[in-house]
Amino acid sequence: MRAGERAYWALREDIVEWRLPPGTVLGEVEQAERLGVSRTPLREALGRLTAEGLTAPHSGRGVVVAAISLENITEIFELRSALECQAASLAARRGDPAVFARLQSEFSSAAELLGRNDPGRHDYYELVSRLDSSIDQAIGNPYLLQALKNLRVHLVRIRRLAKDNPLRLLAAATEHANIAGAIASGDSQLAAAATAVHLHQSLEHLKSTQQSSERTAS
Amino acid sequence: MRAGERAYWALREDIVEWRLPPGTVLGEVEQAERLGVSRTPLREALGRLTAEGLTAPHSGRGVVVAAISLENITEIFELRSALECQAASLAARRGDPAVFARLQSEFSSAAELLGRNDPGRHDYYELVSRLDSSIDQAIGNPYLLQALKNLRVHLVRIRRLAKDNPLRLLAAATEHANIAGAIASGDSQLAAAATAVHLHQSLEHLKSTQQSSERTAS
DNA sequence: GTCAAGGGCTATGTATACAGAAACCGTGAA
DNA sequence: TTCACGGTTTCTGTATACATAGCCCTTGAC
Repeated sequence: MRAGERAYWALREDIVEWRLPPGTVLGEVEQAERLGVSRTPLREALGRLTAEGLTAPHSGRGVVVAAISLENITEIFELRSALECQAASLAARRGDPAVFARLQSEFSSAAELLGRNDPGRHDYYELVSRLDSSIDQAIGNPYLLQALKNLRVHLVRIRRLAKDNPLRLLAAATEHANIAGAIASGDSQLAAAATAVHLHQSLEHLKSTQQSSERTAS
Repeated sequence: MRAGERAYWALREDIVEWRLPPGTVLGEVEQAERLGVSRTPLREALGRLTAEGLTAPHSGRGVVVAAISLENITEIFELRSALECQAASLAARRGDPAVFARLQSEFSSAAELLGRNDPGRHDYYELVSRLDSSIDQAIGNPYLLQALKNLRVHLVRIRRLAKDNPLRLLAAATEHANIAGAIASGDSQLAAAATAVHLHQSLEHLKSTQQSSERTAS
């Protein structure tokens, strides 16, 4: 792989996994040495990260890891619902019903999946990401797709802050099944509505965990 | 200004203004010499342009100016309506009513503006861009704002393909007045609806001019 | 003791040199 | 005539050297 590519993915991982917490100053020489590349490809990597909003210029000199916290959730979800409702709506019109009918049934039996002894919920999250990919394929709109990809970086970053509890995951599975079902039936309005419901519930859950962790901290 | 910055804006202008038509291969050495910078800042510029979708990697070697045509309009508008309806909706909730009430009245008297002898419709487009800016300020959501900015690059690029006729501009002014009015009244649903109407009409008009130019070409 | 000014230092921005890879062209054979 | 193979050439990717600009620390004066 190209050095610039390696540096980009390494830094991106480090930021998303919170090994480089928000506010960390990323010196070019320092990071270049750490990642074993020269400054040129490292600068390319920093440029891409800054374009994505993972890093931000630091008062004229250098870049810092962009701040993000649960306080940004509401703003992120305002963008997210706009994009994902549209995506679901388009998928309902253009997607292959069979694909989404199958996903619906898989989500309907997700209780069994969540019952397994799987601390990382690996199987479940894999199913969610299959739904996302299927929608991506179905919409067939490179502009919308790019906007979704840009958004997801930030979603992954805050996901690590959210402690998901089993009850919420079970409810989310039902919501996902509804979304898949709506798309399978070709009902674009319903697909958008089901997505809006799911995102609303997710946001409410996230905000409640935020409040409880604030109470714990104080 | 920094050399990389200059190269970026110069190339961006050249692409948006169709001086570098889609498919043009951008050799690093060639462009660096043309713009009077060295390859390092030029590569930074190309990287940013590629991230924005104005250029695209060219089968492993070099980058080309990204293809775009009226055929992409529908896809772009699918993203645009998602973002701008949400933006209008949020602006209705958070914007300063006085600002948008004033814009509404300005749009209501835009017939006079369009009657002037102004081939470029400069005053009118300035008014439209003031509405955009006001919405941008009102939404106060950096994530949504960034997505809108990314989108607008492509809109500017296809605007040069669209021949706007006086009748359409007059109708559009009314639609803009409706949007501003809905935001001023704080009605988020109505603001989204008015935006949806405006975008639908704009797209229909664009598609009809596309068809007529195809007939002319054949 | 505090603030301001100046010098040094470090980090960034840019240019350039070098290595490696991919495309192109020419030549040869089928 | 066409296809394949090899050499050449040009372009990209990377490293590094150099210049410049901003920051920090020190020193001096008030």
